[in-house]
Amino acid sequence: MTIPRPRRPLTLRDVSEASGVSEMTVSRVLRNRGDVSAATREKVLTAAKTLGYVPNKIAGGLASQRVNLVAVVIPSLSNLVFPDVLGGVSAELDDTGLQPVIGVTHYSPAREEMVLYDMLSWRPSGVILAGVEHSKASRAMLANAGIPVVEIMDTDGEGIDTLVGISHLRAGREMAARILAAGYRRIGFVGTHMPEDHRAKKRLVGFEEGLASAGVQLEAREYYQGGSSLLKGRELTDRILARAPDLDFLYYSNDMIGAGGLLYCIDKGYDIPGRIGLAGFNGVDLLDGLPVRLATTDARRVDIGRRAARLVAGKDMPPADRIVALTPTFMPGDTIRNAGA
Amino acid sequence: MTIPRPRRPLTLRDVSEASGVSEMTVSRVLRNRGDVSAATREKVLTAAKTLGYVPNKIAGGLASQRVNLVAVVIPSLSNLVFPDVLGGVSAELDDTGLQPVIGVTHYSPAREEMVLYDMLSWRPSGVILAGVEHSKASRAMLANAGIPVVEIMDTDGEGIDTLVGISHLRAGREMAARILAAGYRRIGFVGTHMPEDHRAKKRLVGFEEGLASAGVQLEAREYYQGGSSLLKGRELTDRILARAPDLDFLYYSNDMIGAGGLLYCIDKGYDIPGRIGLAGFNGVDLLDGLPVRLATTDARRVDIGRRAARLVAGKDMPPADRIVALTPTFMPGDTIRNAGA
DNA sequence: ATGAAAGCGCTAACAG
DNA sequence: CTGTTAGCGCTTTCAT
Repeated sequence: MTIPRPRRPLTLRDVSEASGVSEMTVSRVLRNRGDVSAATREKVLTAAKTLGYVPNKIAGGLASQRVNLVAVVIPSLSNLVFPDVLGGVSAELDDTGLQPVIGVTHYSPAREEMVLYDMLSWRPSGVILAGVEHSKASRAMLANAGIPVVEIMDTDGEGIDTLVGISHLRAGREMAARILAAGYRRIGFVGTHMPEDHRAKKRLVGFEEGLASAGVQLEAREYYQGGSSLLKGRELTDRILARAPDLDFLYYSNDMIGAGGLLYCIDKGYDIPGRIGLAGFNGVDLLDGLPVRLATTDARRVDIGRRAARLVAGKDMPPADRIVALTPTFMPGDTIRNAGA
Repeated sequence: MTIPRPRRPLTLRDVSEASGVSEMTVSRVLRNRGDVSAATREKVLTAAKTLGYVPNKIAGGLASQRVNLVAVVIPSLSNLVFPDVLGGVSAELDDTGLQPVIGVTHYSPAREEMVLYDMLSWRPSGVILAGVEHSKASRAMLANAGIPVVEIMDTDGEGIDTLVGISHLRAGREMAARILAAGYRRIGFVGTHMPEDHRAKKRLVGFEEGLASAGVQLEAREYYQGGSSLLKGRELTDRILARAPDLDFLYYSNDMIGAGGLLYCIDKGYDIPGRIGLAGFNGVDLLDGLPVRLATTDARRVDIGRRAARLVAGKDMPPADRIVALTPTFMPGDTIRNAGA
């Protein structure tokens, strides 16, 4: 015995007819809104399930002027960093009825603008997006959207609405201090070529400030383009050490290339952290399994995701200054001399 | 001179009034549909931009009964594997006007059901979802949705509509053949505890079949729960070798734990691939930077994403048998004896 | 506790 | 090339 099923998507009306209850009441049951007698509730639920009815949120959203979507706009998914942020976001959104929708910009402001336009056209309940640098058009769109906008990862800059993140200037500065305290003086930097990686740039600026305050200057830099990988970390390390063999420290703009550099130095038989010290940035899981623990800074990714989500969901109120500044945490590892001390 | 802006979201009507053009024509301009004179087009575009109008896709979708969304449902984002698949999907969707929307199930059928229900309620143009094992309710929803459904990653099983993937049975079988051909006989397996990781289970089944056909049996297995990491790879390797010290080969259910195992064996000073051989699965980038190249099988992740997207977008027609079976490709690496030969 | 009517903002379909 | 008229499938609001 099969239920005759039209090839047209089912509507509330179909459930209404199948159950002998008005569309309105069916709607109430399906949304758990208002009082409905147990009996009719039962009838409706059965009918809906038997038919295989799936509500139409397009129509619902239009009628109610509310959409349970949160736009989450990030530069990349292959970065290891952003899946962690998303984890924090989902975890915190899970019990709110809100659903994250992910957009990826590939670090391009033009793409960011397109992605935002597209997402805002779905009238989401809030926006979480990475970074504080956005095109004028993007800023205008967001400011006019009339919904909570949380910019994440970075607190160095002007926010549109609320900021949740860490100061990358500070992270760079503090790493410089640690390295200097450990006695390193001939220091190199390996990082992305930075037209659009603003946070990496800020770390470098902070890092150089930190060095400068002790009268130290970077001896060498090595930049790369495209995604990060262990292999690139190796190649870049090979290159920078070929150019400047007497470096005694390498600061990497992220853990992935840092790990590659670490493996390279181990292969070469360098004494770490004696002959050369190393540090990365982010605090990713990957570092746990390497032969030597790379020093790094925990960028508080999951917390950032959580706090941002809480703000968008209305679980937290934004602070008066509209900035939630988390503390980037130094993780000593074994690649900086007496860093534990 | 500022434009007075209402605190209410702008509508087509606002643009219509500002430009002195009918709503309908405004709509045409904004969607590049139908013929509109250059002059009016210009007027409309200017008005829309000045006001900062963002179309309402909720209303548009309801009116047109078409939504440019493709639901992409995957088990996890932190798996390294799925971002690659998504890359293939986006790349191929980019010029179609279709937009992927990502849902994550955490390997739970119940969550998958919820995610699907939620996504289908947005009436997407198509669905791409990982795996062929789904709850009865999920299958019913998908079958009734009246849209293309592409199940990806795996071709061993019954599809709802179209399948794009590789045979994990075959991947396991072929790896067994390679290992046996290289002369290994005392073989162990390290993998996820598999209530829901069906593909890993199929690889294991295929692997054991392959071994059995040469009269060889697995000597030891070591299972783990939760996400994969280098550290877990190390721990599991330590454990399995403690239990079965005379193993001469370890087959890992993925590259991440395989890489952890590899680093462990290097640390211990084992002769690889002489004393012990190793192999993983997936063919992730990460392997490129390790001290020794881990043998693995390329799971064709990006291709799978691309082909699935092409089907959903209507760029490709589904084959008569509704199965697009890609070839899992053995990548020799340096962790199997004379594997290159 | 349930129902009827109106309309959310847009686009299909048809005029002109 | 441009405008008019009806809805799309729900939920809001107001009755009962």
